Amino acid sequence: MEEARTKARRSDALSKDRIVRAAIEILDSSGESGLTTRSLAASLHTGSGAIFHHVGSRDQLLRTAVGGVVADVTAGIATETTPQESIRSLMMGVFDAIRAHPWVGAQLAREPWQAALLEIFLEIGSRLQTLGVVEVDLFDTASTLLSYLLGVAGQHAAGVTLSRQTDRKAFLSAAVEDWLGHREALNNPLVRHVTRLADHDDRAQFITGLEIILDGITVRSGRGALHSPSI
Amino acid sequence: MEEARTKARRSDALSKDRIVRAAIEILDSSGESGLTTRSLAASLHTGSGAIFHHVGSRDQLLRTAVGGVVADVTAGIATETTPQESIRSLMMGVFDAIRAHPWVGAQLAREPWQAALLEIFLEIGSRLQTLGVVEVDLFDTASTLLSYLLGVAGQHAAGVTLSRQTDRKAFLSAAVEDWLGHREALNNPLVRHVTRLADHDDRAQFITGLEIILDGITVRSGRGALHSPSI
DNA sequence: ACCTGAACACCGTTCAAGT
DNA sequence: ACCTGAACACCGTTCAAGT
Repeated sequence: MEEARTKARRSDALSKDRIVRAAIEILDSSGESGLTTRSLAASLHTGSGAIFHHVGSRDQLLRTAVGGVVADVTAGIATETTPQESIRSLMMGVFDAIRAHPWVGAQLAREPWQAALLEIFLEIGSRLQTLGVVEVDLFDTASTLLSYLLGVAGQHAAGVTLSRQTDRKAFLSAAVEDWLGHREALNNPLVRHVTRLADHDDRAQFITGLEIILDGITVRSGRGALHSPSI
Repeated sequence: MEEARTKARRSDALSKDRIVRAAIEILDSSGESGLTTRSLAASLHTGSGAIFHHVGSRDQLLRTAVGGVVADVTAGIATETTPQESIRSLMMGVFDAIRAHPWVGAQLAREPWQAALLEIFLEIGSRLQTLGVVEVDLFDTASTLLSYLLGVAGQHAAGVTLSRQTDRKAFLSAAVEDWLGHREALNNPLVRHVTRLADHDDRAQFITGLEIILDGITVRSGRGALHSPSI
């Protein structure tokens, strides 16, 4: 008779890791509102209480899931390139992760003090240092990049939520028309571009903003006067 | 006998406006989670169902409240100054409104397509135009500023939520120590500044970031090459 | 030790019933 | 027309009870 020390290790044994993976699957397919204790328990073929036995709360589960996704980004940092390229790849990495998992963007915008984000903050900061930003300005400069990233993250998450509910283009057109109703803004050339909100290239737009900020950083650090007003 | 055409106009008559004002009061004092149908009904001395008779849904109520706060900002735009000053006062106006009402920041980060924000977007865009930004770049440039604003907004809202729950400084110190645990980062000068997260000057930091972006915009528009990479 | 699922304390929203 | 508040369909979380 075989020695029975396998201890009934069923292939579907519950674990924190398995719960997190199942949660990410639901989040990707159904969004954050789709992840409920009950839907998660059902997908794992278990009782709702079992989840709390492995993860403390729904919030902690969400944090763990976000941390995992962001950790994958920081793990793949190429350190051999220039500081600018490092910052670009770091920022783009998080951006692309958010595109793949929009709920990550919403969560990061909501809880920016997450350990994963702190790591990105510090990585960016060290690159800025070798870029020539003086030490006193490091904090505010890195914060600027991170704020921009989080702003875009939240907007992207919102955009996905929006398109999940209604037709995105129709919604935004209606919003613009509503706005035009109580304003004389046909002479505003921006209005003609606003509909681009519906079908523009998110990624290219993100890069443009990133380049603007990087330009601002280099011109200010070169000038050596980060705190004086521009112009 | 007096003619009875006053139609029993009690001073505490319910109206959409009165509901929104009461909601703002609760949001300011107790945060977004403090605003429930029941708490709002109680503060108005009415039944929970009465609110839905006037405002449709909780989300719509929140949107209306945010719209009102932001509208106050756009209403006070000084148009006689330089474009840069206009943009600064616009950005600072929203920032200060968010400081006064942190829940506005959370809501704007969550639903950035709100009519109020679209107005700010267009106002900024027209200022950028007179600043010399070419028409094709207007959209992405205005978006950059708005993304930054929304990122800061979300972070500020999160920070307030955080300090409501636990001691902010202790929490962040613990987060940094936790991070230091699995990293050799004592040679990172940024770490020494990270604790500034706890008690730094939000407003000055926001301004610094704003100036960085404005510098980036001017240098790029002057160079006339907004889409080429920097350096 | 791990899992179950009924029960609890909420939540937004609805709606028959009142005035 | 406006308001009431019980009722409904959820939600996250707990916990006695099972294995």
